[in-house]
Amino acid sequence: MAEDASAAKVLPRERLRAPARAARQQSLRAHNLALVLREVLTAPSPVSRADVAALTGLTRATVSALVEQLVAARLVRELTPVAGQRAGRPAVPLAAARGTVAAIGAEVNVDYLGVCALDMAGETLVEHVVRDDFRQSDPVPVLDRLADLVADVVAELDGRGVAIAGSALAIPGLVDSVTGPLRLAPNLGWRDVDVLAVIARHPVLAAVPPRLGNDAKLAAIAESRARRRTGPRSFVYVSGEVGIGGAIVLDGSIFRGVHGWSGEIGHVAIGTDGPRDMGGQLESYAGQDALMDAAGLSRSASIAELLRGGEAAQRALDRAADAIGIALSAVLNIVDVDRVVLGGIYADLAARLRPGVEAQLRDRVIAAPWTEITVEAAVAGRYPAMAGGALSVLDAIAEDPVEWLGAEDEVLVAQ
Amino acid sequence: MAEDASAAKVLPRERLRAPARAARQQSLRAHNLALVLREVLTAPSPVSRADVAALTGLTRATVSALVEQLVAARLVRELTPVAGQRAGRPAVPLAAARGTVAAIGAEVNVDYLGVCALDMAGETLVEHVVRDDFRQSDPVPVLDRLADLVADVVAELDGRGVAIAGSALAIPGLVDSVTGPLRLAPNLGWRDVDVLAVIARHPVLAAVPPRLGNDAKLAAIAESRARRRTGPRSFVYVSGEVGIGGAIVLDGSIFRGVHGWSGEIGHVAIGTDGPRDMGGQLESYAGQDALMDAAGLSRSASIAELLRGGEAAQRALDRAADAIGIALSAVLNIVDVDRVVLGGIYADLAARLRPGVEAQLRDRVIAAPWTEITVEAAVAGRYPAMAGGALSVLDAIAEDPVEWLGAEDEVLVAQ
DNA sequence: GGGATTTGTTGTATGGATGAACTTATCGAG
DNA sequence: CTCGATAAGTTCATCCATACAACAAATCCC
Repeated sequence: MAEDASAAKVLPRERLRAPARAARQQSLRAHNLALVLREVLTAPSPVSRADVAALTGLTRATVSALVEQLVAARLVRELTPVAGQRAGRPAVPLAAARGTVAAIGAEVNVDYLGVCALDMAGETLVEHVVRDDFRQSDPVPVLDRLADLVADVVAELDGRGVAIAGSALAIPGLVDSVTGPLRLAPNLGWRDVDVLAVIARHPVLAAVPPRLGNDAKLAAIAESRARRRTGPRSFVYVSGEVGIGGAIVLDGSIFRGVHGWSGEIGHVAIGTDGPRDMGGQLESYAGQDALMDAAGLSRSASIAELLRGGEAAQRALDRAADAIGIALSAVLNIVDVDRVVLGGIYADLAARLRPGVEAQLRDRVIAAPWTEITVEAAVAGRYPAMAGGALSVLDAIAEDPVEWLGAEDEVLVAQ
Repeated sequence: MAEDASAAKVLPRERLRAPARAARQQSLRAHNLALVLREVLTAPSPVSRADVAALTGLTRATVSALVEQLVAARLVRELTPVAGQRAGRPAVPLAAARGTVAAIGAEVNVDYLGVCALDMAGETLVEHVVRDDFRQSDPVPVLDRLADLVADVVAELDGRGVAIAGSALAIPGLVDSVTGPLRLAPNLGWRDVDVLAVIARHPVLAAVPPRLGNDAKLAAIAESRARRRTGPRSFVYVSGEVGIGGAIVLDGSIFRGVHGWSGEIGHVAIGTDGPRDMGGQLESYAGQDALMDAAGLSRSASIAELLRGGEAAQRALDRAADAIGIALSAVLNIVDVDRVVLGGIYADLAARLRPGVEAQLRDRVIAAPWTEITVEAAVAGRYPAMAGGALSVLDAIAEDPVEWLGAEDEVLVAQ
């Protein structure tokens, strides 16, 4: 057997769980292991075993035993104990491991293809982006190009001895989270594409089958992580691109809905006056192309050009702000959140759009008098969907580290 | 100490749980106890211990131990074993206990006050309803009348030896599930009323402090239970009354949102053309009063009169169906469910409204081509909000029977 | 240098689930 | 009517993960 300790390892596919699940003793362990791991990962600064014990209510003895497993699994690392300012034995700080286990996030967007890899600490290990125009494209060659990019990243991680926890692929459209295939990505011109089947033709990727995800939802995961320490963890994320996507984040996790098609805010009706087929929806007022058209600019014009545009541009921006506010008022009335995060091109337009959006929300949200509604620009990085995809894989490990431990053990036994 | 074994017993108020909770061995027990109880309660017909073991994956030994506790707590009862058609020792059928433990559901509505009591089996033990007009009423005397009704029900249950698990109060308005007070009930004319404080003045009720709830959400709980066996457990519930309420049910449980103000579908914007303050929202097209006004009928006219009304009535109904469909299309696009249940007056109008609603949904819901969207009339009883309130209390016991066991033990020890 | 203090570890005890053996109660064949 | 087969429910020894308590290690401060 080859001594290839750096071979890519993959989490077993989500096993379908029985309708009712008995809790056995090992469920306890799984729960507490996840608890300790989350505590270490989300702590604002390195924590000791004793800290974790105090935070969770577990005993130090138990925490020690659990931490040992997490360190062995290379999910957590021990830093060198630094003699503190207090009396007593100095604590051993624990933190997320770096460069040991990583997840791959990939993205097909209208303007670019991209792949990145993030480790447990959330650090970007690799990032490749290729710009091109994929409007009305043929899925197969596009996915082939993406697969090549992913293969490069896999090779690089393997070379560095990084275990691959899994991968995710963000697509700007409706992804069926139950049965798998991509249903509709209007701006790519894709419809009913079995993305996984196309990708599986590449041997390297068959070993790392990605979980598909909607780009806005994955971007919202990245945004949620970026805001992890700054206040409330529930918000609506609006992603302005050519299309308008959205996601609802509740207490840090994405609300998916029955099929995984929630948050389609771009298709919320704004006016009943306009033509119904394509007009009348938010996207026809505030989508990137619609906005440029209404401003009398080229569709390839920049946000900066739009902002300093003339009267038509300003009128288009005002109309867009109103439309976004009206659509968001429906969201806020229906799902009861009070924070809005503007992402995509809206992040750069946030200062310009905010007053109009807020006015509509104050006017139309029934709960407005009793809660402060905030509208902010996104703070996650440049490619939030890619990063969010990788983070979603890492989150899955944090949710159920036992599964990952099992997967690693299998590999170790086989060697 | 008095020998009053039938004294009303109340669950301790929801204790605020620590941000991170360690799982100890007794968490295992709590989980499995709840699991077994749910299995017994939701089974379509009585099940044996062996059945439960097979369904849950627990051993028969464990199930026996857990069932013993549930029987002792009077949550589950053993039926007489009936010699089956198979070989082997006949099974002891287990079912929800009847008439032993009950929850009280109360309701203040525009047209009536009501109180009911339901036992673990979901059977109605008592139901009192008083009809009156409470539009623009003074909260204190209304709540006093309600308190008297509740006191009657408590006395009756005590007399029958029924333990009271708790109570819920449904109100047609925004109830703050975090801090407590009623924020706004527009059609009652109530605003920022500390309902619990008013109720606590009545000694009998201070012992059974109700959990407040929005009427549509609680009605949706009753609807969800009524549909427990018929297919998918996720839907949007729309409650048409003078105001229009709504609730989102996901896999059998209510989606509450950040404050508990989700589902306010009545305030979703339909058209941007109309005046913005009160017009333009669903309620101004399809609320009961709006509907009667538009039909040229008296506001106290019946649904039957509306249905057989003339051209104006038919036009009003068509407009209402369109408006409901447009508002629901926003809900379906945002939260991704595919079933709509029409409750309140819409249940009686469902046959008339359905085509218009469905047409709008087919047109406006982006996911429509890939999932069948259904619109149905509600099937829960006449006072779903009251019943749903009681059910929500019973559900809480089913979620965490240990808490109820603890509460009962305290009473038993004290005696 | 010694006491105080805090961290992490090493036992032993405990609660809850498992699994196998056992008892109880029925059906069906001879 | 008796006996074997079959299934339900119970009893008991075992296992496992955590709690609890005692202990060792490493620092601060007087």
